Amino acid sequence: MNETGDDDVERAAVRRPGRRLHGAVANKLGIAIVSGEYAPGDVLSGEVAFAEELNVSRSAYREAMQVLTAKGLVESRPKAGTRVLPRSRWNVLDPDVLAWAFARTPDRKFVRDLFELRAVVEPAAAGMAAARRDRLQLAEMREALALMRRHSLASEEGRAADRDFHKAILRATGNDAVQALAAGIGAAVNWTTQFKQRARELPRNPLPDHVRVFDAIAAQDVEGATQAMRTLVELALADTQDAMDGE
Amino acid sequence: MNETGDDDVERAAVRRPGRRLHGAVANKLGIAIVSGEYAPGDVLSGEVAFAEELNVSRSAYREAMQVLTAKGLVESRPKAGTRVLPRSRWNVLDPDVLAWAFARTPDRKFVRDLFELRAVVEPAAAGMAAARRDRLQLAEMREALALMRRHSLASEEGRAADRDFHKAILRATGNDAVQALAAGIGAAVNWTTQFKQRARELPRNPLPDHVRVFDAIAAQDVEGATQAMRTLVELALADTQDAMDGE
DNA sequence: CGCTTCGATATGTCGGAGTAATAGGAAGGG
DNA sequence: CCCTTCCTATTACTCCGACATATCGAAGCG
Repeated sequence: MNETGDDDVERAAVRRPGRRLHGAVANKLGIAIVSGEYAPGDVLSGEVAFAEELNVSRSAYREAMQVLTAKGLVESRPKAGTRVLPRSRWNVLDPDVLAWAFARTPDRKFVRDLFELRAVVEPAAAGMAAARRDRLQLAEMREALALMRRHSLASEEGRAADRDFHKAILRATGNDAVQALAAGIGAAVNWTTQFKQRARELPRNPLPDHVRVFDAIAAQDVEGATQAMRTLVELALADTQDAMDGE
Repeated sequence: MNETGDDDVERAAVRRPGRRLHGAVANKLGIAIVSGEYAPGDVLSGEVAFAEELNVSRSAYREAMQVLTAKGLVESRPKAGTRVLPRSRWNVLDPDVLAWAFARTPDRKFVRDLFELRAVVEPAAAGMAAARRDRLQLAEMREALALMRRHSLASEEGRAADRDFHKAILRATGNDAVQALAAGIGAAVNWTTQFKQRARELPRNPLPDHVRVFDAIAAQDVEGATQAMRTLVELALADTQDAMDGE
């Protein structure tokens, strides 16, 4: 099989220890598709050819394609080959698809879209959380807030704490459908600070906004939590908008 | 391989002409998992055993599992086997998962959750649509409305028109993230009329509500569209709530 | 000129062999 | 008695080569 020793090198680049091979292929192709390397309507090379090109067996390649098909990125038919579907068919809220979208520099239009969704969902979610949260969920939010205070938003720990805070609020809604948006909102939250960080050094401390949301949820103040979250998201949107336009 | 002729019968039940075999297996197992036949934490039989039980090859079985894995329903690891993940890991907004959830009588809590999300998203979406819709999208809404008027909501055509109306509004937002919620909202919309139909015969004609939403969007009245959609969803929620409680 | 038939081609399905990773227990040390 | 380390058996993962099936395009017929 091995014509040269280079095969092993190429293979090591694709496969990381612990990761499944088909998963690695799915990641690679998923990122390539989402980032526009293959345009919607494009037909991929045949199974045998493409699998050979990637130095994987046809089985591994096919399993990777099933993953992409399951997420609405591609569609395969006998004789016709495998073609990339239009964006409207993609499950853009799927956690993996989101990860692929943000693996390289994401599309600005899509970041805006995600923010708009966030602006719609999160205030309402904060209101639900204020009404239904239990002690444990409140403690999770407090813990995340403490971590945000300790680490800067410049560090990965700080951003993780920020995401955890928002995720804890979504959990506290007790609504499975809303919680399914956690990945999408988390991506938006993360990218906000990423953008702001890039533009200037902490243009405004976002912590007070978070504290106001937390206090309202702790006090079971539905309207207050909704309002506090609304202003938080609006300010974040404004900052991100500036940072994106400024670049 | 065939011990008895019954194998072919069982196989015909699983595989329908035109459908891929692994897709059929994914559907079957997906429905079984989502409807609670396998509880979270349960370990599925081994590859060889389960594939044999379903009368499919390991390849087809494995490709089906990749689909379920991609949608967050299961997780496979060597030695540990394949186990069903907790509900919180499921991509409940994935179109296929939603279809599986509604294939049998869906969980009432989940229907409520979906409605709550709908109540949050759709009014805002109607507002965006009012601001951004173009002539073509408006025509789609008008067409769907006409079909709703012609066919009763008791017929499948009528319900399809209802779904199309709401889908057209989501499309008119021009927001990809919002449009990704179309499957979830469509399922909620469909199940509403389904429930209402079951309870009594058309307790209230929902058409005027839809017309008010359409008129506001046509007039580019953002606030009016938001309000009209809010009342539409609230009334639908009340009706569905009654129907679910009454059963 | 339009419809039907037929063949080439790529995906879909199959079964088996061999590899790699890990859970879970056994053995050893604290 | 509990904790840590190692080992092994089990299981999923990967690869291979063959065959089945569906689809598109072209040739042939009406």
